[in-house]
Amino acid sequence: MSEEKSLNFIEEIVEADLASGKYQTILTRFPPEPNGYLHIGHAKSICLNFGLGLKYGGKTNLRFDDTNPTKEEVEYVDSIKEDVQWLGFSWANELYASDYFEQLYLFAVDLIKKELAYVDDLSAEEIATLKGTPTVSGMDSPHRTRTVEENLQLFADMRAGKYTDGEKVLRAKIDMSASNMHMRDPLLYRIKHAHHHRTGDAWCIYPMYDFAHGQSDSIENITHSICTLEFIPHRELYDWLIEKLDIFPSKQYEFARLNMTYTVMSKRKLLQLVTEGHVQGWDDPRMPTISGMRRRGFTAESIRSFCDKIGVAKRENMIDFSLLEFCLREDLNKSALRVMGVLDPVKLIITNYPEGQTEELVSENGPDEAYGTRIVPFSNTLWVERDDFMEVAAKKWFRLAPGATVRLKSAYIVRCDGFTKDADGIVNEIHCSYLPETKSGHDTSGMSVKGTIHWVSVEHALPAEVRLYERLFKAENPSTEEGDFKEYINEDSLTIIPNARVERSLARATIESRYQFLRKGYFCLDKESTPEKMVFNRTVTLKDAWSKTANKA
RNA sequence: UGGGUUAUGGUGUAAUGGUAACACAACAGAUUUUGAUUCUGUCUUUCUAGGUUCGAAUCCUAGUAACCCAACCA
Repeated sequence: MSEEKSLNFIEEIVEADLASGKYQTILTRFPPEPNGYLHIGHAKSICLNFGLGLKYGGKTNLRFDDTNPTKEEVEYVDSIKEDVQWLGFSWANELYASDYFEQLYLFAVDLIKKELAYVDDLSAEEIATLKGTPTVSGMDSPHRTRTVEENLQLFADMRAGKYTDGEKVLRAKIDMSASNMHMRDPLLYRIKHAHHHRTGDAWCIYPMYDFAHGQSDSIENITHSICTLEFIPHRELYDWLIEKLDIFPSKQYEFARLNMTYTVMSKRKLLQLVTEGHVQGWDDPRMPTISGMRRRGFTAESIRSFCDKIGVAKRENMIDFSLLEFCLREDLNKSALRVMGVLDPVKLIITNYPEGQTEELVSENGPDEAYGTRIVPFSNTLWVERDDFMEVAAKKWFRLAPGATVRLKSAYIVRCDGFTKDADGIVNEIHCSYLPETKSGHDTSGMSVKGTIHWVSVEHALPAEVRLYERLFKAENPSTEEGDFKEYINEDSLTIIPNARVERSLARATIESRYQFLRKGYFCLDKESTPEKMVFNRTVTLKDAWSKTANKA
């Protein structure tokens, strides 16, 4: 009955650990540093970590890895919490690495007492030099042999603020000739006289990632600590510290981070796009951030479905943006309300329809009957899409052109009799005659036409601003192209249509609602929308078979 | 020229010594009052070379390629 879906390699590990009795229950964690907004790559990690907790009856913590006060802000903490919740996940505990600063300090003291850590006076440059290179062994620092007592005093003095930034560091005493560079006496603590967003000025020494992350995992009894591939070299140190400290043995597992075509995924690059004004903010609808995608109209369900489909493995990958669009359309098709909106309006006049007459026509709201119907007003003067008309019909053209017949969605079949142009030669009126016996739902004509187009009544339509988006970059992988990634920014990624016309039912549109503007795509209200001026974002277009046909001709 | 990780269609992901499959993409066709949706079909795959085996994507050997590691970032 239930379809067997194969497990990813992490689920296999979890199932084995559960089956062997190694753990009765699992505990995972999502550990962002609050130094930026979450993006679709984080969504993969969130779905993995929280998904594991859900699937195996375990729990998942949200832990902020806030050990670098100069880069972190509460603004980011707040946005991260909002994004995780919006994605549909609940954490067992909201935790901060900074909550463990005192405990971490005691761990460090423990290492010193075990002669496994020492205070070094060397400068950053000197330490780097003595570290050697991957092919050349490193050399011991002259301070490596300090006594336990001396180290204890010096470390206490570091904490007490007796030294300036960079004057001293605490290092693990491991092996300066290790083939793994991370084992060449890695830094554990550095001095930073900086204000921390949570601990304020209580501390002037801060633990490094390697001395905070694994220890925090251990303190929380995290069973499976899942991170991305670039942390593989850290695992040896992760295990070493846990072993020497003799604390709960959390285990680290690594998977390949998400890469996607036509965008960038590093916080550094995203931050640059924001600060240099290439986009309007972290939640710009073109950004691959969760907040940007949310504003653009993505549903949480579509993002979860995407994360499920891309799988989890250790191989470098580059996912087609089209898979994300597929997941989006798949979800929106099921749930979006159907409405009519004309993006680039041109007048269509029905010459044989009584001037001033209005009919209330019935149109379906959604993909199935459960969505019900609504009334759309019809009259002799309509707005239709400019690109639904051709002065001379192309091959296989099913829409308006002189002599051609089309159905007006939920209304009548009309025949195009002619058109007029303004002084600049732009078509400004399309003249048609309607066939009264073809009224939608009451069609007795037996006629069938190939094309159906959307419309709104000029008298009844509402004006709206519509924003159309295209991919942010012109290159599939801007990060690996020649030169700077910003050279590949698509300058035409935003098109603003100031004066589109939408059907009047949209006056009741809410920010949560998702709409399909018939034949034009999925849309949602933007946060900048006001009752005086509606603003819609196009989330994604509909698949468009005609444009392919047209391009081939 | 050190260490680590990974190689399966155009892109992802499965197959855990026994018929290489699923999804996306692409391409055809059917249905359609959205050129949407839905439905049907087509296309294309095990990095290379040896070996073990009745049988290899999977095991062995040797290559090759890509990515990661020398931040007082995470």
